Amino acid sequence: MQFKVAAWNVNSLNVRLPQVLDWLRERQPDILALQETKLIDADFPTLDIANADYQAVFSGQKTYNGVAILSRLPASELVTDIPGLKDPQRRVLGATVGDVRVLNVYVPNGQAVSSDKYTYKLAWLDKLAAWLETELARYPRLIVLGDFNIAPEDRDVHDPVAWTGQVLCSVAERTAFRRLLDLGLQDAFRLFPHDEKVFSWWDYRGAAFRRNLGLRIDHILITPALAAVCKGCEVDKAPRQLERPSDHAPVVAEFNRTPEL
DNA sequence: ATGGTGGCGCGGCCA
Repeated sequence: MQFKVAAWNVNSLNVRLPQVLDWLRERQPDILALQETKLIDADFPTLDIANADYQAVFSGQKTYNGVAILSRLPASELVTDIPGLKDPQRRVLGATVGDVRVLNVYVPNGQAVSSDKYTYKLAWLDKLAAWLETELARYPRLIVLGDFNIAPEDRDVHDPVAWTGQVLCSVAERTAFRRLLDLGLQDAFRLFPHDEKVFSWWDYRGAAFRRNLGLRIDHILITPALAAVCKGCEVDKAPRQLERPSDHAPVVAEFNRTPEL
């Protein structure tokens, strides 16, 4: 018996709902964390999700951002803000599902190095790290997943030379990402061998997906207790090949189910 | 090529 957890930036749940419902039916994840739902909570398609046999919790806003957690089991202990961070942008959702703690994050994009948004991104990551420290102390089975908008290493970039120092790849962003790992998390994807040039995001422009000009910026970070039972972590490129796709593909991690304590 | 594509929503922002 295994359980399966996934993260997918859908770039508008309104547009992508049919793809999400198809994907739930085909892949049967136990937990799916969505980013960029771009929906106010009153418009969340709770009924469609329920008809697919999933529960949904969400924190959304009009036009931008928005996160949700779809799960087989009910979610409790919801948190919709990083403690101490006053932010109208709906970018985090914490929930307890079964015997795991889930933190769904949509890290700010940062736009360009030295922009105001880049400064906001680094400050946001700083607050996230402080929050993770307290969550890690509380929950030995913690999953932090979502769109981190950071390619952690050169091997996560299709053209590392061209991207050197650019937003999503800058030293300060990579240092911030490394700091999250150093708190006691592991990148599930890197627990396993993979082909070269596996990415999770491809620009809509310039036929980037067809040419595999992408970045790996969507991640599933897990505590040692979960790493010990993690059986695999992959990017599912199939939804990116559909008509009218998100610019991101889902990242999926599978775990052996351990006896509940 | 200071571009390109897509979502939101109808001009311009954001990614």
